[in-house]
Amino acid sequence: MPIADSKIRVFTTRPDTLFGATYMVLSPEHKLVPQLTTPEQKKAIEDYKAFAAGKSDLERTELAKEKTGVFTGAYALNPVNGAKIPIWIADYVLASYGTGAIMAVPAHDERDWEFAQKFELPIRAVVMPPVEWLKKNAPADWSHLDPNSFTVEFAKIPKNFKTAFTDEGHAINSKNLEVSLDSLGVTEAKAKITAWLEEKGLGKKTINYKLRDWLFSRQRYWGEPFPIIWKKDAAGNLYHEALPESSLPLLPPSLEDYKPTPDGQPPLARAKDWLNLPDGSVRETNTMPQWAGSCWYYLRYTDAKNAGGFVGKEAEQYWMGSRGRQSAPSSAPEKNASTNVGGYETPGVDLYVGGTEHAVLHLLYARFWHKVLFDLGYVSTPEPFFKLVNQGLIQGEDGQKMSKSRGNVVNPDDILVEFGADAFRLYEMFMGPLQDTKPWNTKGVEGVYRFLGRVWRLFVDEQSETEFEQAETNAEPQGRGELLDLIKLNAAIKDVQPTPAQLKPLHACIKKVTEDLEGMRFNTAISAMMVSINDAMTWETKPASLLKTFLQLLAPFAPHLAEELWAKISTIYSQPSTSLAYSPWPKFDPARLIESEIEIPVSVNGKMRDVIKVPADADHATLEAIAKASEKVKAFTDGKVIKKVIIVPKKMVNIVVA
RNA sequence: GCCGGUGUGGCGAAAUGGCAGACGCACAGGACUUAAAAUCCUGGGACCCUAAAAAGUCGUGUCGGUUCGAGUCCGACCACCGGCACCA
Repeated sequence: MPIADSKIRVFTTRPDTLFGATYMVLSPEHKLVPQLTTPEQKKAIEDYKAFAAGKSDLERTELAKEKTGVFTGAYALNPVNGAKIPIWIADYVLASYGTGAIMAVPAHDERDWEFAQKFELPIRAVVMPPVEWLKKNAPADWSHLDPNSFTVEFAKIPKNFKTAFTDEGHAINSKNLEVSLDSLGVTEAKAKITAWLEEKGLGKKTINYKLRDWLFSRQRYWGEPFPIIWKKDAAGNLYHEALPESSLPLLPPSLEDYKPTPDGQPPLARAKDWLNLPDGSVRETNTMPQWAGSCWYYLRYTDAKNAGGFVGKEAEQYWMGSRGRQSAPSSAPEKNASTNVGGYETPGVDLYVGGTEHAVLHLLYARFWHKVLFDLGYVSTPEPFFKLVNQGLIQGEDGQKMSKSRGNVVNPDDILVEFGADAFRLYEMFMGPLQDTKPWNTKGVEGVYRFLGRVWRLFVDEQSETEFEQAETNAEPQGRGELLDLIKLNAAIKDVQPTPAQLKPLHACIKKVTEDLEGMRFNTAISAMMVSINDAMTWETKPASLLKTFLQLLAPFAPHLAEELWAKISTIYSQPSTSLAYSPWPKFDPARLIESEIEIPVSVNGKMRDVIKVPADADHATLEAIAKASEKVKAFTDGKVIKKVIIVPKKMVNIVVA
């Protein structure tokens, strides 16, 4: 029974359980495995390594519930008590995390517990659980025993209990001649054993950083080629080298065929001229995945034509925030202190909108790149994005996440062809709050499409539209665009002063849409516009100025239709109009929104009983008198003692009776 | 397992602690039409009573609390969705 004469380094967050380590596990890829394996175990170990290597990542994680592993035949010594413990390999230990080796404490780690139970390895208790845990996890047939005896049982034979105890408790069975952890809590025990190990030179306190392993290469054509070449040293070993800056940017070769080669090389290997360099070195043929570009395009966009670098200093400082957009007009509204970071207003990209499933990873890596560039001095701020909004996932019509395998994918192209970009865009905004997950419903698109149809009919003369449609059917395709001029403005639209009754709802709508846009409440902004349009349909005379304002509100939601109708309605005026896109956003006049008479609810004991019409500025006494005079209210108050009357002007009256 | 989110009509949803269900979908009835499509009008939470209504009762995942008053605030729980995950 050989005992390993080398040291095996392990990483743990629970050094306090070191006395409970009853075996060790190395990942199958660990480099000490070959030298540790005994001749008798060699075959089994090699078979297992092949088995583990053949598993995909998916199989190793999601599917691999059942623990597997093989004994190396070797033993290690536990530094705290000299115990001889077997060394196994198992794929539940990942080569890429920590040192790729663990000390297994089955009594206090669920994975180790499962493994120890399966392979009948010893289990040693070193942390005492609370009595409630012991009761809950004791074997069912112990119910007649005194729960106080469970403490003794757990300390002796923890394997009888149902599972590992992984929470905090006080240490037991944890002492040697020099150090004792017994009765200490987890935190104290960790500190004490760490100090002892460091003093003895047996271990070291450390911080372990983790960044998810990201496979940064693809065997596809579409992607940026790596500016890396491969060379051979004197012994014939391959090594790689970065291309000099003068050879950048490296462009992909043009290919006739974008498929991988018959012998399994990536597509770039087809471009022999590009691949092989005169000095005998060979280019890397993998390409970078889409992330590679999307992680920094926001920087490139600030200086897209710069041939000398990925972004110029001036442009970077202006757009990404180290200068704080000082050229902005001083009349710009002041932002409150919380939006002022490092002395700059909204530095970098003002707003990042993305769903969590995409943004969690993309945002993580884009920020990582940005921080690397910041540390290297190429960008001037440590963070690229000022504000994040996670928009909700759009599910399939069945309420499930869209996926090809479920067959519930909605293709945007089909929707665009049938309803147009405006309706598609409008529907996505109308579905519900931006941040919420919600199912797609094509019937809903029809709904907003009908709304846009009503907007259209509000503006155009239906007779002329019929003529247009007939002319279009007979016309040559290329001449159809000009026929649009056949469509005349609705005769009810006139260059007249709007009435106060028309202006009030309009200004309410401007207010609502303006505020909802600011808060990204697109769904309620759209419903406010629907209300306005439904109202305007009933007007006999439609003032042109008012309809123009409405188009300005609609433009961010349905830009194509709004711009088209803007041009059409401008024909009512003598001078030609400029594009709607350049017109200033309308302002609402609070004076237009003042009501003289309002309706407020009256309740008795908190239950609504009547609605009364009162002057908007009615005082407490007036409100109380009107409320008490209501016949419907009287039915509930007559013959009862009024204990209290609560009055909130402009809101409600509540009468409390005994 | 850890982190985050969401629960309101048949459906998507709305509602500074103050009239629950705006707006839209679906559905039903009607108008226009030879007919259909499109369009327009009307009606829809449940229960109870009624010829029909009015009035009344209940109702925002469950249980409890605060309040004159709770979808909204507080506490506990349940369910569903998303992200991450043998990370020692």
